[in-house]
Amino acid sequence: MVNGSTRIRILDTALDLFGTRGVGTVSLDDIADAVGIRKQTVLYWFKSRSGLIDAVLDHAADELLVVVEAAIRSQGDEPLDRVDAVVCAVFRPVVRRPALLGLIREVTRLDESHINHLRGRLSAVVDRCVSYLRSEMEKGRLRTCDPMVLAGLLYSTVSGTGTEPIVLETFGWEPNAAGLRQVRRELRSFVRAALQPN
Amino acid sequence: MVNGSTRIRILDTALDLFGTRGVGTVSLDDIADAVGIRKQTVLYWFKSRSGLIDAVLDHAADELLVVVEAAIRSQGDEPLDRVDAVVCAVFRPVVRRPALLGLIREVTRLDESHINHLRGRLSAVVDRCVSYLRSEMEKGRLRTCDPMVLAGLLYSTVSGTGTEPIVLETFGWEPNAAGLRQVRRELRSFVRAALQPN
DNA sequence: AGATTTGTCTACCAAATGGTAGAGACGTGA
DNA sequence: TCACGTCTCTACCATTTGGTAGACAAATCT
Repeated sequence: MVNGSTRIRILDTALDLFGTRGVGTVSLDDIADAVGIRKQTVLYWFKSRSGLIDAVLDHAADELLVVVEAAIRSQGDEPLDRVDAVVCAVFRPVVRRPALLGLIREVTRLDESHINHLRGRLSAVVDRCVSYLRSEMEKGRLRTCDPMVLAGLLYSTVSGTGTEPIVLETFGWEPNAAGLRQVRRELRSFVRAALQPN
Repeated sequence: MVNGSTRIRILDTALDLFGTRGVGTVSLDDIADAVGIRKQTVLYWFKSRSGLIDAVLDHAADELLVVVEAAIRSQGDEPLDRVDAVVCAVFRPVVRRPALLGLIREVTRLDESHINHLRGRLSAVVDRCVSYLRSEMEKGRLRTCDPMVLAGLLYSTVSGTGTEPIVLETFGWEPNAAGLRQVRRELRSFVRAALQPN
């Protein structure tokens, strides 16, 4: 592969389309049109639609992992601050690249093979998060509960908030920069309150 | 409409398929096959795919509204208990009819016309929830924050938890009856902690 | 009984889908 | 110069899609 730029443009475009419109409703033609090439060029770089999906999931996982890893390693001993940093980190793509979390959330709609593919890429961070939560609970610095389920709840809250602006609009919210900042602020104090040791 | 049973069987089946696999990836043939009829019979009862989608959204909204309205009217003056009742109510379909919340969540993937259709059906309850949260905050019986965004956060947490068992599995959770009870328990105390007045 | 309405079907159709085969343009190394 | 690998394209193809037209049977009405 000498010229990788086409490949990457396809990945980026597919990520955006898959993430915003749903994997199942985006055709190879849609992607090719958006990139400005023919469908056959897409099939040259990725041997099938299914292969493209896996590649896009990898692409998304890469992008997400970088952000999260950095936040996990952020300084500060207090667990509430640390969780806060991760929440902010995961929330950032909501503004900069809304499709990213949207794609991760698509996982429920994919078939087993793609699910496992993505799981393999994310399981390490996930395990790390869960055991971190557990250890802080044991030290009494977080509200005690099941750390596994808590991690899931946190994920649902953050990703749901980020991927469903349309729902927020139904609640009367205004979709602009100020609105997003407000949501992030509320999200952070919501999570903080939910984690406060009792 | 003399014979309504076919119509209703189509609606029920379509709700399940749309909710679990995503609206965009389910064809009229899929639905017809699942019901045990031909696609043309589906098109006899619903004049187009788009019409069927709206009807299914109505069907889902009906089912959800009944549950939520009942919970809202539940006795008990303490707002934390009241919110708790609604959370439980919304969580019930997660067990009994997983597709229901899955379909509501699909709203982000639909086009404007269907979104507005569903919004029209749900806006009344939504408004009621928001103003209830606001009034209880003013009385100092809930943590003070933006009630609109809070309602959105609660929705995201509950619906995300309910619709993404696959994600929970990634976190190490076991998908069985005991697991679901545990998730509900954690979800309730999570929400309770997040709402506690400070 | 005869006419009409109701409900499901078979037979199509045009468009879109994922995918194959292979032509041709382009640069690179021998 | 010539062979070769790289990259994008045109030309197809079989299947599936949402949708139309109308046949046919059963129930209902007059």
